[in-house]
Amino acid sequence: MFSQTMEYALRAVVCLAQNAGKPLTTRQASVITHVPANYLSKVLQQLGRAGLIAAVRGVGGGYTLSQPAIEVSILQVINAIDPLKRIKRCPLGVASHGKKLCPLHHRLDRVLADAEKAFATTTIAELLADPSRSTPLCEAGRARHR
Amino acid sequence: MFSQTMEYALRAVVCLAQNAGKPLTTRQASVITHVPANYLSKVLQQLGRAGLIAAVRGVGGGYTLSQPAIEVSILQVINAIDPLKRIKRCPLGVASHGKKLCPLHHRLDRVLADAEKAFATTTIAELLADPSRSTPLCEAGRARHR
DNA sequence: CGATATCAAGATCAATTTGTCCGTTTTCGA
DNA sequence: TCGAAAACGGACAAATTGATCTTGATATCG
Repeated sequence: MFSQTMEYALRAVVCLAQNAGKPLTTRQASVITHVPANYLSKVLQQLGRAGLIAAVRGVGGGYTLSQPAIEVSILQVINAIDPLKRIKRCPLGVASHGKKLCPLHHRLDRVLADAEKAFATTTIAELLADPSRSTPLCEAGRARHR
Repeated sequence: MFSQTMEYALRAVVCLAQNAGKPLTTRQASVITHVPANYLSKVLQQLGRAGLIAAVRGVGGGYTLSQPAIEVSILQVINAIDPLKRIKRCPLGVASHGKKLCPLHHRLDRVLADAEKAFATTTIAELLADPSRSTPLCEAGRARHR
């Protein structure tokens, strides 16, 4: 239902949010998120072009979130990669309906609308802070202390 | 978010439900649903193997729903084609979490769960009966009287 | 400056999805 | 019994997505 690339993008953003401050290398992020490094590179580039993350080149470089995690919603990440496209008009050519979707597509779109809303109202910061669960990205235990 | 094939399958099932009683030819269904005939043929075969529709071969044959429309949910159609797969465990290899998903995947799965529920509780019959909208499959006006 | 680390971008490849074609089988009706 | 109408099935083509590789551009540090 959700694309692989989108799953990767979300992992990457969460991963960057966890390490706010210091930039993370593509390779480092790859290890943490279990995403193939070369492909992750492409995903990060997409996120960069969308303005969600910023790249720093050269030694000591890497990627960082370009906004604080509390200002980034899951939906923004999704839309940067693989925009959730609502059903705005009848998918069959017969555009004799104006705005009104037929019952089938109306219901499909309502599911999309609900998903969109859920994603729009969840920030990356919330994921990190959720006390009822363990750390995102499914690492071994709780957050590692250093 | 939903696959093309699934969209086609739903159109096809709705279309068969509208013509309950007489079997519909692949070609007839193709015209009504605006789905490429040859591809629709494959989709109908899948639905047939899943037991949702029944085929009658030979002259005067075609496809019919194998159950009354009120007993068929959207979810059944979806699952016959492209099963909505919930996130049951951490998609990263690190299976150190038992049941508990990390916050990210927990939220993704909740969206899936909501969608699943919405689909499970909507029957094809409901789509045909919805009084607030026009006929499914977006034909010109209201239901054609004959 | 020069060596190294890092992102950027293009080409390429593999897998999946979508779509087409065509021959075979089944069934009906004349 | 024959021919047409229909589903069935396999093979193939095209498009999209997922993934890899190579090369170039750019920044940092000594």
